[in-house]
Amino acid sequence: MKSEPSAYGIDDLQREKTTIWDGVRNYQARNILGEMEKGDLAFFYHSNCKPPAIVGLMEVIETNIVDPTQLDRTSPYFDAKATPEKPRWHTVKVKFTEKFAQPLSLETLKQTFNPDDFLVVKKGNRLSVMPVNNTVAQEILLLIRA
DNA sequence: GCCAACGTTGGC
DNA sequence: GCCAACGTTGGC
Repeated sequence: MKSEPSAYGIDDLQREKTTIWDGVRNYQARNILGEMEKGDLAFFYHSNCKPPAIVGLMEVIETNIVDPTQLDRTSPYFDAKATPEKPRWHTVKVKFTEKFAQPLSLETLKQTFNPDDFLVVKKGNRLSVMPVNNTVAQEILLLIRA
């Protein structure tokens, strides 16, 4: 799950302990959020920064949450087409689990994984939420613990 | 339903 | 700041 650290980074999550992952306005990403289950683990990825990297781990603690920002006129994520009766955007609540001592940079990820196995290193992929298969996830954790 | 124009993401 | 690679919008 991506976020720009200037907007909301791993340190913010560590301080707040939990957060609703709001602001996702891409249907494909929303659908992936919709498939998440309580107890799922997710990597926190810092995008649009130097260096882009996986910086920590989170746990999904609540699913199928109506993203409140879609109904908030003052929010940059306000969606005029959404109503309380028919919201368009759902998301999850996550809990801080871990901030990695060493971020795992995109450069390293590219050197380690095949684009066909890991969407994050696939060219042109701008999704802010992406599935990670179990094999890749385990290898990432091994790299982190090494 | 097509597609040009436009907007956004995000690495570099 | 640039620009490739998307996604969305809206006229037709």
